[in-house]
Amino acid sequence: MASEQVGNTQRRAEILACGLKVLIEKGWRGTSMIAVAREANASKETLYNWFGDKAGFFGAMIRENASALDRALPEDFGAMPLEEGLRAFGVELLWLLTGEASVALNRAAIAEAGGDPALGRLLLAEGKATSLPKFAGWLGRHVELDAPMEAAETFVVLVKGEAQLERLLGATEPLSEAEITARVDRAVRDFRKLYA
Amino acid sequence: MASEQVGNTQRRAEILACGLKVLIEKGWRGTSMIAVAREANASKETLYNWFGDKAGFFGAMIRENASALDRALPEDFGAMPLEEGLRAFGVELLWLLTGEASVALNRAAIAEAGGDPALGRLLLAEGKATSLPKFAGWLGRHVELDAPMEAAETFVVLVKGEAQLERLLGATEPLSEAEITARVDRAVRDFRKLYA
DNA sequence: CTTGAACCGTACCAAATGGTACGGTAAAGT
DNA sequence: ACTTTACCGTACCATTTGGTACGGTTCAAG
Repeated sequence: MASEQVGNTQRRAEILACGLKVLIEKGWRGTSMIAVAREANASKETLYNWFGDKAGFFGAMIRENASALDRALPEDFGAMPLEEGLRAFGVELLWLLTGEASVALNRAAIAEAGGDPALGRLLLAEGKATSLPKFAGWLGRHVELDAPMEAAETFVVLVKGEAQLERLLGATEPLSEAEITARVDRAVRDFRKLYA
Repeated sequence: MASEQVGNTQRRAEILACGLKVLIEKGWRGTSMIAVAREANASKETLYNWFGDKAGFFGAMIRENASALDRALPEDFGAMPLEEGLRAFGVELLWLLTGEASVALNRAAIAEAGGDPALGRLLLAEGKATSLPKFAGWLGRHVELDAPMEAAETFVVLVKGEAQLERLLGATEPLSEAEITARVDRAVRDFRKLYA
């Protein structure tokens, strides 16, 4: 039932990438297993053999894209001063969360939330698993805080604003660079005011 | 195509309520027109005659539940002092946004966001259409603000935090009263610090 | 060269869905 | 009493989906 560890790890990643592509293009409803198989020049049977299930396939996609924020953070993030670090983290976060991939994955998880809450939990957990504690830790080294995680969440929330929800609802287009920096600037300003 | 103004407005509301009930219980995927019809002791044909379409039916449900926040606000809200008003608004907002009905409607709109963005836009627009400007106006009368709407959104975001998204993803249960007041307390404190 | 595993493509199945058509009935209007 | 309107329930249709089965092909191991 669980993940069949298949030798060809590259092919596996390729298929998952194709899955994400289909998911972005046709939405969760339009993402049938056959559509994924066609996109990847694979067979349905292989998909089922490798991932067991449509939910399993989706879970694999989530895991594959989980560490995206972590990967996006600049190498020297840990050494950045407060203002610069906040900006860097905020920009990457907002860029990621309002991007096509994240939006598509979140939509899918939400669409399926009625049946299998595990997927939503997985997305949420894997999404912030490494990056958020890292950010909170970094934050704790720059500001005196009782509850670094709480402060970190406040910053995240200030950065996101309603932008993520609006994207999920399909009410807005992906953010421009200008919009992103504008939002982040405001969030950084507010955050510094809160934790001065 | 559009809304057939049918005489029996009460029956209409009843059917929409049944639709919401099914939506809450079985999720958007499980909400087939036939399921709604059975729940309401109505016929599929009537549903299609009145609402034209599954999307049309869903749009009607959104409109029916749009003014919920407005209705929930206490009558004397406009006259409340700052602290009390913030608390009252925050509690009602959070209570509503993490409640079963709002979560189910938002899930449905998000699930369908790939195909018909109009529904997501509708939900977003109708949701804050009256309550948010009202709140922003009230806010402007209590604090000196350059951009009342911006401040209002900041408060909303501080209140919601990640709670709404976590609910949408099915990762958390509905909030307890204690959790709600805790979140609101924090949001009020932060907000006052920002706009002191 | 032989063997066997992995995998592609197609065909297939049962179940469910959106949407339409129709017969029957109850009530309201005339 | 007659007609018309509104509506319920059922049957129906085409399409799609998740999931399975199978024959044919590639390719590496022995």
